[in-house]
Amino acid sequence: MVATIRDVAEAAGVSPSTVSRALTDSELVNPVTRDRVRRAATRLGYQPNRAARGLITGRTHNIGLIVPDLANPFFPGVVKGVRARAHEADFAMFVADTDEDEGAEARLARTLAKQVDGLILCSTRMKDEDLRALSSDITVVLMNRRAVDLPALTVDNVGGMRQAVSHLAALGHRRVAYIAGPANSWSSRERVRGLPPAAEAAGVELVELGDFPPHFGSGVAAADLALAKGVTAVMAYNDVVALGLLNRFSTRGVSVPEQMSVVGCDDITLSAMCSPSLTTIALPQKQAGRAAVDLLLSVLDEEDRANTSLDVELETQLVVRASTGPAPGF
Amino acid sequence: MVATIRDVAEAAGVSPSTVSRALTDSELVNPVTRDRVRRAATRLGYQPNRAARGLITGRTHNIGLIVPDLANPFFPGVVKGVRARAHEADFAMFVADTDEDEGAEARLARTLAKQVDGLILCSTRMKDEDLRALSSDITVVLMNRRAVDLPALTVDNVGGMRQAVSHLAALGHRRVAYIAGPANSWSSRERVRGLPPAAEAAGVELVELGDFPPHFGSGVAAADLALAKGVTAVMAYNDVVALGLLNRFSTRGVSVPEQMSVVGCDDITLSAMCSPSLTTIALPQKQAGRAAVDLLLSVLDEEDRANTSLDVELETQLVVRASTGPAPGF
DNA sequence: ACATGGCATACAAACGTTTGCAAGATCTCA
DNA sequence: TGAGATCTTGCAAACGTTTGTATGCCATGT
Repeated sequence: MVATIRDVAEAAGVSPSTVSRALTDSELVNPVTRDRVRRAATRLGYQPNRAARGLITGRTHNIGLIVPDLANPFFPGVVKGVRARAHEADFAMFVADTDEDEGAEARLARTLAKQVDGLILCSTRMKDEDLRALSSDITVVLMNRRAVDLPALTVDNVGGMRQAVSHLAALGHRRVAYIAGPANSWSSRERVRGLPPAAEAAGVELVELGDFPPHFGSGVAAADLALAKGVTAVMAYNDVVALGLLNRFSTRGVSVPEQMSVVGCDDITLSAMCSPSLTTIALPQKQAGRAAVDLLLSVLDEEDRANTSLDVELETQLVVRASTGPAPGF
Repeated sequence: MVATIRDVAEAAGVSPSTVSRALTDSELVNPVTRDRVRRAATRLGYQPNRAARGLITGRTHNIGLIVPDLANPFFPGVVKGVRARAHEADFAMFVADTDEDEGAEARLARTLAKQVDGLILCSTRMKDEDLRALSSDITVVLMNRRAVDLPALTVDNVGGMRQAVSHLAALGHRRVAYIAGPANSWSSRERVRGLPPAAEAAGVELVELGDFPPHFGSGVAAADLALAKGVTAVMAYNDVVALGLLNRFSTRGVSVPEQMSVVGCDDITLSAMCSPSLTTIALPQKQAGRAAVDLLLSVLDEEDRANTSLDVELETQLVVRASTGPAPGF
């Protein structure tokens, strides 16, 4: 049916092993033979059988990506980045989505582990000990999380928070609410951690509300709490929550940004499209996805392992749009 | 390192072939032996090596899913459905996203074809001849597209259009614009096809605008066209475009639904969250994903092939929200 | 008691690669 | 011209399964 290495060998008048070498180890084979083999291979449309190759090399040339919830628009961005970079490196990508279920996550990781060379866990909620156990079986790279000295790709959450707070301070806001994300989310904890010093430096009083699951409804609910606290600006754990805030403020007749400023986080596509458009801390989703793959690949390449930085942090950038404005009376 | 079938065989005091049969063909092996083998297998944490199995059976137990653009929130819904159902059937899922690039799509399909048992092409833009060629190499199931008698999972676009039009007619709208999607999209063509009879039956005059790429910006641009045409309601190819319409109408001071009604299509999560919330033709994304997997699996199971319906059509349902209201002066 | 048949299991080949080792060919230099 | 070194290639084993065929055993019926 489909051409095997034997067919190519026969067509080129050499042995299968020579074909194998001609197509990979190109140094070990005579240039003229190599070209002959390669021509034969393309003529027959030969493509190595990855299963057979994997069986002997122990590498599948697949990577796995696990994200909490594809319905959160942040993650498709990451998926796109991962896929693109993986494809360039001739890796295929499995993707799984855990519906924010911690147990499902560990099970999925186990299942995928057998079919991939490495796993990228994005915003994983897994416990440290489970991560440790998992990583003893399979190469793991974390995204948006730092734990048990695993290689990790993170973004500068603290810096982002600082930018957002000083932006609000510059607009005259003196009392700001923060809608915290899930307690088992590392990035949520990071953001909460970065906030007090930033607020202090900017002379802003902070009102923390939460935890909330990272959903639209959380924003809707939190909006009322924020209003009750008498703040003039609200920062949300992520854009989806911020959209919930906008929605509820609109319902309650609180005009944004005149009476209330709102800041999100992530810069999902929709943030630029809603009305008013959302000021947000932009995380480079695709770039992060690509970088995570780079990190994973370099870890897999044992040679590089020594001189690879196992901790990459990407910059964040505040994108100012229409949802933030001067504090009332400023 | 990891337990192989040999280890299990040794532990259970049988031959590897008996282990293999005990774990699958359970009928051919003595129940007491079978249990002994299975206990040994679980004790050693044995998991069959899929590459080795695939090498001999010719099946990878993987499926591939190709979608035009994960950034369009419709597709993550589909991905979730596909993944969930595939997982239940012990299949893993590769996913690729083509960034709406027709050429990339064919290449990706080729690449994936070698690693999967079957491919689900969602809303594919590929030409009929390319589809034919591809499907001669690999089992293909289409989603949101019907072509060259390939098994296909579709939704009742025409019925959805009819529901939407009669909803608008009932609200007194007599002149309605339709913002068409990409010309190379089958579902777009279907919707355009279903519209005239529906409009006629409802006594509504139709103004067709398009084609537009399925993006937010298209809606923004189309809003102005629609206003110039003097319609009182606009239907969009999909929700993302409809959100663009809402955005532009808001900018231009056209109030929705008082002065203009808007209907989308897909029912992406965000439709319920924006303001005003969007009336839309709901497509069952997850369910469609699951159904597509079922279809694929039944095609792969040659035994069923004869008595399987190769064409499944799912119902659509109009979800009325805040973006549609009585026509001005009705 | 012996042939017959069915059941349970083992043996071995096969899937399509990669790779260590060895052998043959060619070249270099004295 | 011959010995060694170098380059090129083939052979065969191995990866971890599945599966067709063969074998041994026991029970059954005569």
